[in-house]
Amino acid sequence: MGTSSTLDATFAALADPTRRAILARLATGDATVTELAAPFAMSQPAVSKHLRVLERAGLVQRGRDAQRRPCHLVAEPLKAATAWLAGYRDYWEASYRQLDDLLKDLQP
Amino acid sequence: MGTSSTLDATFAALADPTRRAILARLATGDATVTELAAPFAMSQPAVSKHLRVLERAGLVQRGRDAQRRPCHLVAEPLKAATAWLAGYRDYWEASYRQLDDLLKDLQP
DNA sequence: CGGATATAAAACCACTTGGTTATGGAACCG
DNA sequence: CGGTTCCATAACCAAGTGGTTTTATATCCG
Repeated sequence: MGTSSTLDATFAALADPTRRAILARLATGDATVTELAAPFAMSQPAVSKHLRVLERAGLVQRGRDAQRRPCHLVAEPLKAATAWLAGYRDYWEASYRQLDDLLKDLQP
Repeated sequence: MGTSSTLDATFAALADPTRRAILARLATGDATVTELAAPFAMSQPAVSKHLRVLERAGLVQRGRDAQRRPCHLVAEPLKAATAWLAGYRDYWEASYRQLDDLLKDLQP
């Protein structure tokens, strides 16, 4: 668990606005492929490809409902991504503190 | 600020283990290109390319010290990435709660 | 059965990515 | 000056990405 390639796939999946929008939509509830494709100005196969990327990254699971393949959000891989980022929280907070200190120095 | 393309670049930059390792190294302090390249079994231009990706994502800044170009970590873009992920924290916590509830149901 | 709907798969294209080797340029050192 | 060190750039390559259109497959519905 937590292998480097899992982080690779997770971050790569998140690096596309269409896929992030799909995840946002799925956060409001499961949806079929055509439902997910509707808001986008692209063909259905393009959305299917994005879904395959999300599926390989473990971020969506697909069920069966007659002809439909309802998609379900699996947020768990985002946990590992967040954990990785958390290791840097001190660094961006540090830069804000530095900026704070600088501003305080400039306005005594 | 917080444009979608910023998130794109940040997540894309993080989707490579070499670049994550470079960031981890920079978290311990600034470093030159050759210092950064040393641990990797790849050529110097390859590392330079990774640095350019990190630079375009705003994750590193480069200075000047004679022939050297010291690299400095800029963690601030990670803040936006973390903020985006935070919107899903409830979802993975929910699945853990669901698993918890299931386990409790199975072991009365 | 036959048609419609939902989705996947295939073939193709332009572009990007991650790597290589070879070359070039800037700044130090003797 | 001349050599060396540090780094970037260029040209190239294989593989992946993001999109397309077209075709195939599966399931419902009448």
